[in-house]
Order: sequence, then C-alpha cells, then structure tokens
Amino acid sequence: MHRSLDRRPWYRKARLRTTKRREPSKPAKGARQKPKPKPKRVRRSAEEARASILDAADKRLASSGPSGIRLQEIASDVGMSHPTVLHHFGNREALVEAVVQRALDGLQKKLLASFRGPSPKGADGAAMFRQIMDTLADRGHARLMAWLSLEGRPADDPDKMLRSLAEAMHATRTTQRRDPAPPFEDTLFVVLLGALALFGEGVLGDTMLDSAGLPAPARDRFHDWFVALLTRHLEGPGIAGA
Amino acid sequence: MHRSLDRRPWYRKARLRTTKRREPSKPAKGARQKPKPKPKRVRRSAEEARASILDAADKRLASSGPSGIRLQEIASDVGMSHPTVLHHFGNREALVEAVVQRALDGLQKKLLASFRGPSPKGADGAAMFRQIMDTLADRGHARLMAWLSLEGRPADDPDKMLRSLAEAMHATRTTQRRDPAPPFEDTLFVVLLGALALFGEGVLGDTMLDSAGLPAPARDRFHDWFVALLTRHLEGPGIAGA
DNA sequence: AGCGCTATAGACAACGCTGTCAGTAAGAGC
DNA sequence: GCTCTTACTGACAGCGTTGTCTATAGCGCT
Repeated sequence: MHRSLDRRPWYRKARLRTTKRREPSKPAKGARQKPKPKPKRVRRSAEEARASILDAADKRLASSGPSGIRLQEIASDVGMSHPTVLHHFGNREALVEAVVQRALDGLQKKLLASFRGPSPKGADGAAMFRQIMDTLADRGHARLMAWLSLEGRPADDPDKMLRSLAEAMHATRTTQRRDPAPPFEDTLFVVLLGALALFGEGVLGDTMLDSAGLPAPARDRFHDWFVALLTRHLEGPGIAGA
Repeated sequence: MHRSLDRRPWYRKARLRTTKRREPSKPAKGARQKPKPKPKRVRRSAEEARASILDAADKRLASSGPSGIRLQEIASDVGMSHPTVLHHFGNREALVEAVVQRALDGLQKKLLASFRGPSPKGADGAAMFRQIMDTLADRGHARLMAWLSLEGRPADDPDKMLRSLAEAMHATRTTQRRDPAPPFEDTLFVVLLGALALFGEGVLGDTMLDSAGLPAPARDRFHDWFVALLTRHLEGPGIAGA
C-alpha cells in the first residue's frame, strides 16, 4: 500500500501532466550500497527557494540572456539540484518567464520613480534626464531589453510609458514659456530620441566610444552635452519640420 | 593495401586533430541491406559549397544571432548533410567566425560607401545622415551588432570609423562658417549621438515607437526631425558645455 | 514520539547538437 | 576506360540539457 504519492509541488498541483509520459523502457536497475556520508540537506521554505532561484536566474539573464539560462547552473548557484528548480517552477520556460517578468517590473518601477524625479511635481528637463540616464544607461537594463527584443519576446508596455513621459514634459514645457508652444510631437520626438540614444549607449556604449576614439571619462562629458542639447531645444523654438 | 585514407579537407589538412580521439568503444555493427534507391548527390565546387553555406548561415545569424546557428539547419537549408558543412569549415565555431566576419565586412563596406555619399567630396550633413540611416537603421545590421555585443564578441573597429567620420564632418563644418568654429568634440558628439540613436532604433525601434504611441509612418517624420535637429545644431553655435 | 506534508536529491530517459569515421560517388585528367 | 581526388553521406559516439520518477529527510503539528 503506497503513501500519498502526490508530493505536492507544482504549483499546488491540480494541473494534469502536460508532457507526455515516457514508458519505462528499461527496468533501470541500480545497485545501491553506498556509505552515504552526506545527507546534508538544507530545507528552505517554498518562498525562500523561489526567491533564491529567481535571484540566481537573474544573474544569468543579465549576462547571457533568456536563452542562456541553464537549470543546472542556476541550481548549483543556489546550492540545490536541478530537479528542485523544476519542482518550484514546473519547467524551464516558466522559470524564464518569471525571471524576465520580475526584471521588467523592476525596470519599470525604477523608471517611473525617475519620472517623478527629485523635483516635487512636473518634470524638470535636465534633472529628469540625468535620472533616467542613470537607470537606463546602467548596462543591465538596456542589455535586458536588447536580449528580449532580439530573441523575439514582445515586451511591449501597455502603459505607453514614453508617451506619458512626453505628455508630462510637454505640459511643463508649454507652461514655462510665453511664446507659442511647439507641437506635442516635437516633445515626443525629444523623448524618443533620448530613449533610443540611452538604450544604444547601454548596449553599445563602450564599442562606440572606442570607435570614436574617446576614453571612458568622455562618457560623462557626452551625457552633459546631450542633456544640454535637449534642454536647449526644449526651451528654444521647435524644429521647423515637425 | 588501403587507398588515400586522407580525404583532404579541412582545410587542405596539415593540421593535426585538435579534438581528442574517442576509442571505438562498441563494435558498431550495422546490418546493411537497404534497397538504396536514392544515390542522388549534387556535387558543388568547394567554393560554391562554402558560399551557399555562408549564405544560409547568414540568415540564421540575422534571425537568431551567432549562438543560434545550428549545423543541421544550415545543412538542410543548403540541401546537404551536416557532416558536409563540417567538412568545409572544420567545426562550428569556425563557421560562425567566418559568417560573422563576412557580415561585418559587408556592413563596413556599406557604411564607408555612405560616408562618401551622393555628394562629390566632403560630407554634407543631411544627405549623409540619411544614407547612414538607411544602412544602419536597416534592422539586420543593427541587430547583428547587438548580438555581437551581447554575446561578448569584441567586434571593435581598428579604423575608428566614427572618429574619421567626425573628422570629415568637422572639416566641412569649419570651412562652411565664418564665426569661430565649435570644438571638434562637439562634432564628435553629434556623430556619436547619431550612431547611438540609429543603432537603438534598429534594435528597439518598433518597441519604442509603440511605447510612444506612434504609428509606423511616424518613423519617417522622426528621421526628418532628427536630421533637422542635428543639422541645425551643426550650423548654429556649439553647446556651451563642450 | 509519531505522522503528514513537501522540499530536496539521485538516477536515468529522451532528445538535440557537434563531431568522427568509413565508405560512396561525381568529376577531372589520363 | 581507369585512376585519383575530394565533396558528400549514413551511422554513431558523446556530451549537455530538460524533464520524470522514486526515495529521502527536514519540519510543523498533534
């Protein structure tokens, strides 16, 4: 008479097996006489385990992208066996999904925080741009977005972050001037340019700097220059074309 | 007495085996009585074969990056067996190296051609930018650079392309104006910004446009706007800071 | 202490991928 | 035709990876 045979895991069961069963094929006999001197097992709570696994996966995600995530590596990073990872996430794809989602949420939170920025209300150009630069130009985040895009994961944002950012900027832009304001699209393009350039720098910054024959410290000067360019544009008249 | 047993390639032999020999382990017997109704073999010249293989690999490179290249897929694309691919390139890594190098050379050639551009001599801002945009914003090339960077392949350019481009632009910039010219670094930053933004657009363009709530045709307007912004900057006074 | 739950580990299966081997056949040159 | 070179192939080895199964051990509860 066999016991529970359920062994709860994933996740709280109640989902029929999705992968087709393999037949035993070979009797799979194995002699079993080992001195067994290592029953050293740590037992985490499920929450804890999931969190550690996600942390480890996150490192791999940043360094090698979603497709570079390996169950064995992650397991050994955390200090467990890879079936345990599967126990907590069901299958590799679900783990990848989870870690990507977590990273994306983290990025969005950081960005939204930057949008509010140090200034009390309504964005003030330069300061906000610097904040966003620090967040996005941080290699990790830009690289993540690049990985996702290259590997064909949609990763769109339903909140239309760029647009809302542009709207906020445009509001302050129109109130802070007395001559007729440039069209909204002009502000939107400024934001778009900032985003594209910052992203580009996050991924290819070093390569480009090198190709430009610039030493690393020039990066800061470039940032200053860029911010100056944008703010001057925001304060001056819009581009004729747009 | 056995025949040549050399079976030439790879490449023209004369390199000792690098992977360690495996012992036969199992006699590897195989019954061999098949009706064999398919001795349909195409025989290409070595050049031809290499070229077709590289072409097929190039497609995979663009769509899934260097690490996404699979010998079997490429072989079946070309219409041969995967050992034949190995026959011509020695091992997978060499094939990847070759196809990446070829793609990179192609990109550089295109870019250099754009630098000369339609104008006879000396770069003329707007036109050149448009040319480069067409070349670089073309998804394929930007994606390739992103793949290479993300996967940690150096891919630096010893020619310092960005710098030489900036030098050319700066020359025309200083001669085309009567007031004191802005420092060279200002021009360099303009080029750098252009490169970063264009690259960013090549990789994340669609995502960003979507996040900005812009329809696809807005891309062209953005390009126009960007070119206008840069040329206006190039013709006006430099940024105070730089 | 005993019991149930479940996080964990070991063994192994299936599969995909690269790479090796030995043999086959398509041309080229004679 | 014969011979030699070599592009090409099927079979298979070995490894890495994901996923399954069974057993075990840590912990809370009574």
